Amino acid sequence: MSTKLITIRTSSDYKDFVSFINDPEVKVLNEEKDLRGMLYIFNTDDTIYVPDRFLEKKKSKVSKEYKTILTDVDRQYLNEYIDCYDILAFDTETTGLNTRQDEIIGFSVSGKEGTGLYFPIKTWKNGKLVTIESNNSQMEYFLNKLIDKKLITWNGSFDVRFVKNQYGIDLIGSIYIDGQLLKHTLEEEGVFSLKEVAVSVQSYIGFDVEDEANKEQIILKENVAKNGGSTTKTNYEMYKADLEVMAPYACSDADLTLRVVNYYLRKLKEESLEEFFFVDEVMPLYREVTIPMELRGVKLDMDLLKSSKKEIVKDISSLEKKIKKSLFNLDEVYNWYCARVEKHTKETPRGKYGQGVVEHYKLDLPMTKAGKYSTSKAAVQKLPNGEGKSFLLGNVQLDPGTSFSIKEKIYLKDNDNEKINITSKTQLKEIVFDYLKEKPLSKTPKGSPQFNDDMVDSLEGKYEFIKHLHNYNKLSKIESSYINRFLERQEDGYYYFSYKQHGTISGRYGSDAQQLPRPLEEGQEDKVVLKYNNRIRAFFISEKNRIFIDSDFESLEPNVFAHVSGDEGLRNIFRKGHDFYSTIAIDTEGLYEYSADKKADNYLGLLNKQKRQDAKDYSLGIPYGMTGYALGKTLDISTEEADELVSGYLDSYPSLDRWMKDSKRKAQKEGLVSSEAGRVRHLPMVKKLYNIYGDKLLDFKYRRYLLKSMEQFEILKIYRDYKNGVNNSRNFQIQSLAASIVNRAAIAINRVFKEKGLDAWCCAQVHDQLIFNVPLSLVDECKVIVEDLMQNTTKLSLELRAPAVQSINWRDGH
DNA sequence: GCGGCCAGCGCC
DNA sequence: AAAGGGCGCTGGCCGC
Repeated sequence: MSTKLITIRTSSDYKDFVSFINDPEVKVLNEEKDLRGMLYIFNTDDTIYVPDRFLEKKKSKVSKEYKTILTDVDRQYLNEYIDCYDILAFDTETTGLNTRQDEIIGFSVSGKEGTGLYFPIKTWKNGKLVTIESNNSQMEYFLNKLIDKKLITWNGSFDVRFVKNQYGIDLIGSIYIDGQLLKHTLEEEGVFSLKEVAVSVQSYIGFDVEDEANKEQIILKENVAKNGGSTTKTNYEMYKADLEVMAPYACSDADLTLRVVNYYLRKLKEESLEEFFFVDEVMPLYREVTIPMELRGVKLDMDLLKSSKKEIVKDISSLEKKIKKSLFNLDEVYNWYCARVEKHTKETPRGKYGQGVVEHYKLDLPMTKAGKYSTSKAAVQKLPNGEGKSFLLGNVQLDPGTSFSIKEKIYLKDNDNEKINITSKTQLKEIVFDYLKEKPLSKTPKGSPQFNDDMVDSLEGKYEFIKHLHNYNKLSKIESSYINRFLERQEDGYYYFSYKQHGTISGRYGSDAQQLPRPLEEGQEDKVVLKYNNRIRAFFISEKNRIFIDSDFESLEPNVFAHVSGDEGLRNIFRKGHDFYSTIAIDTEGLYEYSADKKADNYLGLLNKQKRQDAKDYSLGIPYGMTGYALGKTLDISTEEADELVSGYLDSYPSLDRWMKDSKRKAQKEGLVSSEAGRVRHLPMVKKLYNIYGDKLLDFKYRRYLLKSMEQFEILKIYRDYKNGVNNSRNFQIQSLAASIVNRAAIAINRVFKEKGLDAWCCAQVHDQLIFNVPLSLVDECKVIVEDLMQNTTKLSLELRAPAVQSINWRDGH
């Protein structure tokens, strides 16, 4: 069998493709859209990739009745329109993305495909935002009408938070379907912007979205630009568009939302995911947990934040001085610097260098309008004779010493007066690898030598400057990623974390609250690092008369893993209350002289910490597809030794091995796997590639054989797709169920708080940890609720533990 | 100046 | 032959 694979990129490729599929000899067996927006057409012998834009678009005439509401008659019409439909797509237009500081300028609704009404309350006119009084006075009336409707939104958290902040009107509970989340439930990968999703399904929803959206975008941009607005990605001042331009845009967003949602609702039914979406998780989580968390924000300890900033700046600058001093004690570094200066500026009479020459020789030349010295021939010729003049006339070269000092001035001016930027990996890499001739320990995926923590640490004993670089890097990270971020983005002492419910494939949140450094113990890092690292979580504090309840699942992922794998050996570790990683280490390596009982005298975690640590590195890695090679790298042992760990591990837990095989089998046969909570991971490529090549695609001898008919990179691509998909089929089941357990606990707890009328809510989620904001007076009652529902909302074959503790900040509860 | 990409590092 | 999964943020770099 010969296999041919072509990627179609150009129109001539496309012509080839058309003649290919029109060839009567070619049979198109399977035509299905891949998640990356490519169409794969498989023939027994041939595979062709076709970018989506070449697909034939179904063009049909679509009636569009879009209307701008401005008069009394219009408002009456809007009133009746809203009465007419129980389910309405709803979208707001605003002056920006900050739901607290920017303002709503109008909203649009659509109850029926092809129709849409825009209700403007403000519009851009003659260079300023003008209020449309007759509409503005009716805004609350119409928003209140929407409370009883079932709203369909696209990223509705944004719209309803705007409405809540600006009008105090609560539409959160009215969101019936969020299109983004619906799409995510059915297609967990890929794009999530309304336009892009609509384009991806345009052949089903009835009109050429791509074409229209592009035209619309151009008109809108031109209009905004005409009105003096910015249209860059980071500052898109859409509100500066004329009403005639804004209105159809707003209407079409609502219309499009409705169409896309209608399309995906059919898929939801086909895949039997309605319960999961509407009842068990997605929409309840959105309304009851996600949006309220994003709405309320968390109070910051501004005093601590400010004093930390002051202190850390000092510590960083003192480290910086030490590093630079010891760096320039090395001749190699000075050589590097000289070469860098030389390279920085070209010795031309014009431009920066020419200007430098004028300054160096203090030549008396007139200034140009732009504030530069005029180096025109005429002006230069009037100068008294000298080296500078000769150079500017192109007659001589300057001597190297003079040239260098001119270049150095320019270089320093361009580089904040610093010879080296020690936050630049590029510069440090040149010094360490090219001038100090150190060998890199590893390479990046792109193949360049890596200058990371490991590399820094490996040179610590050898160079004075490296000693401080480790701490410098740690402190820089803390300052820029945490202290500065919270200082710059705080609003009245509050920080608003974002929680993207469609942010990950597994159903975890995509959030900026998930990376806050964990407190470290004495000795794990230098004192100065520890000081700041352990302070970050304490920046978040409770309000007056309130307190946090903090509950963290104990080893949630290992517990879920033991449950899902179905291995009684793994499950029993937790049932016995033994230490998970110690048990794995003992079973895998046959370390029977130790115990996994934390209270035993021969507890492994106490007597042989390293073995336990090793198990931490592979106990979940191996089931997720880690091989001996990668494990060897991680543990710094040979591939052979690591291979033994892999087989020792799998031999110890036979059901685990079976579960891994079963998971792969399911992906191969059905092209998808599901978590026990019901979330689906679509893996069509696994099924497809399995049907074509079989599991032997994992065998390098077979892949070598494929070289006869395929290019190396093509084989690599399908191999990676397949291998990655197989790993996903296992990882997903665990990660996703863990996410559902946390999500559902949050829903359940918020519900009980509400039912009991307690003024308490879930204010943050950090992976396996939920943090609740509760009144001080109710802390004991709330603690019982939290702990109970954390542990019991989702029942597994083993008991989950999630002790609830109280704390006045996000750190000290642990 | 913007925006995309890379590398690096923080978390589970 | 290639060699564990899922994220977000920052700074540097580079092309436009």
